[in-house]
Amino acid sequence: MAGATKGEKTRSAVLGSALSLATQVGLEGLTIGKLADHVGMSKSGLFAHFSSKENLQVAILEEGVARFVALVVVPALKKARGEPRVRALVDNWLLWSKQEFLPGGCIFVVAGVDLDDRPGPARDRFVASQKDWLATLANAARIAVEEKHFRKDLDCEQLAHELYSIAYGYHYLRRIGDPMRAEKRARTAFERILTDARDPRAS
Amino acid sequence: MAGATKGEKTRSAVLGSALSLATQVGLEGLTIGKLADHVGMSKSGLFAHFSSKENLQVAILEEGVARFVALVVVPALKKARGEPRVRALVDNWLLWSKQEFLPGGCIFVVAGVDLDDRPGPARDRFVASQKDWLATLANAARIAVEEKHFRKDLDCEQLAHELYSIAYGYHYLRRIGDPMRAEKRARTAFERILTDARDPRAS
DNA sequence: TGACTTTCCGCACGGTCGTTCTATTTTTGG
DNA sequence: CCAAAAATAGAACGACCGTGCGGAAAGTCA
Repeated sequence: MAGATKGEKTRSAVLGSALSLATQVGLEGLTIGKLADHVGMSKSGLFAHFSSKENLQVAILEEGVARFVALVVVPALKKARGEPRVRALVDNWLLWSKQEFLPGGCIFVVAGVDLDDRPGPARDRFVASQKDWLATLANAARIAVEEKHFRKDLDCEQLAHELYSIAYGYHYLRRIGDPMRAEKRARTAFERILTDARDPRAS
Repeated sequence: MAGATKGEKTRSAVLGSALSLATQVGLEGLTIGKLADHVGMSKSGLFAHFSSKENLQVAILEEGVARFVALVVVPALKKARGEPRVRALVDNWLLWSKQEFLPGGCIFVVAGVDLDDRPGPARDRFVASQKDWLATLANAARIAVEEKHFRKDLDCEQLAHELYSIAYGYHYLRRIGDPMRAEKRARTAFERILTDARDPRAS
């Protein structure tokens, strides 16, 4: 942040607000006028930083990825290889959706829906980020197998898919019923998945 | 459909197109002009059927609920009480997202995101529908416990939440990677949940 | 400090949005 | 078949959209 030109600082601040706003109104529902009001700038002054709405959307996704990596992935990499690291990823993930700068919940859940049938760079960026994340999860599981924390015949990608589903379901269920209960149920589900990964079923 | 007045027939046809379109562009992204073009009507002629965009959104959700009940719930109720019925619900659910009239996938996944931070009748209708569906799932599980297909100490609401999450995750994962593989993984996950519901773990 | 560059604002554009009004056409029931 | 009712079309509205342009303001560096 130090040694940054004025424009870079502004752009970064704008992106922070844009990220928050986008979680509430969607990447498509986010308008440049509203965003400009929100940060106290003129529409055209803000626009100049991104040249097009599509670029703004991509930039928002990149901001989201950067924060996700910083808050979820990096701290987990400091944990011991194997199950502890997998658990850290999951725990940080649950924290992630509750960040104050994501008032509408996980940005990727939102992006996934309203970029779904809109091919283009923004959608490409989203898909890439999710593939990355799934790979990260699967890889952490693979390490846990190496470390003999998880059973040898574990399907690591299946595990990643199930964790992913529970987290995405959590995002929806939080808002349908009681958020606390939803989190508890998500944790229970995660626990069951990890238990199953540890030892094979007795059947 | 027989004995219906002209207006009712038109309204119903419009809702069919609206439902399809909404899965692709969202409930918020769906515009009356585009919808009118799509069904070959004038904007104002179509608008007269709903009086407001909000009413249109609610009507779309109701159309979605009606079709979901007809395609997923009703056929399952014809199956034997207990696990067969739970399985039918799950199987029909996976079929649901692939219906040709839902080109953008499950309407409720879409609605959940873009009604999220928009209080009002449409959001209320959505939340109610999802609570209903969760209750239906939990209830089917409860019957399976009665029938001794599932273990006595099963947390039926936890089961409903997990099935729900897997299905919602499936919606996202379908579009990120290979849809066939995603479906296979969803089925595997469902299977594991049902297996766990049947007998307690050996641990 | 002064020249130069970057950043930002005001304004305007063509277009589309949801909505309303007034006609006109079509359907309906006696 | 005719009148009442319902359904649809057309034009217009104010608001807001994304985007471009020209100049004012602020920042940067010698």
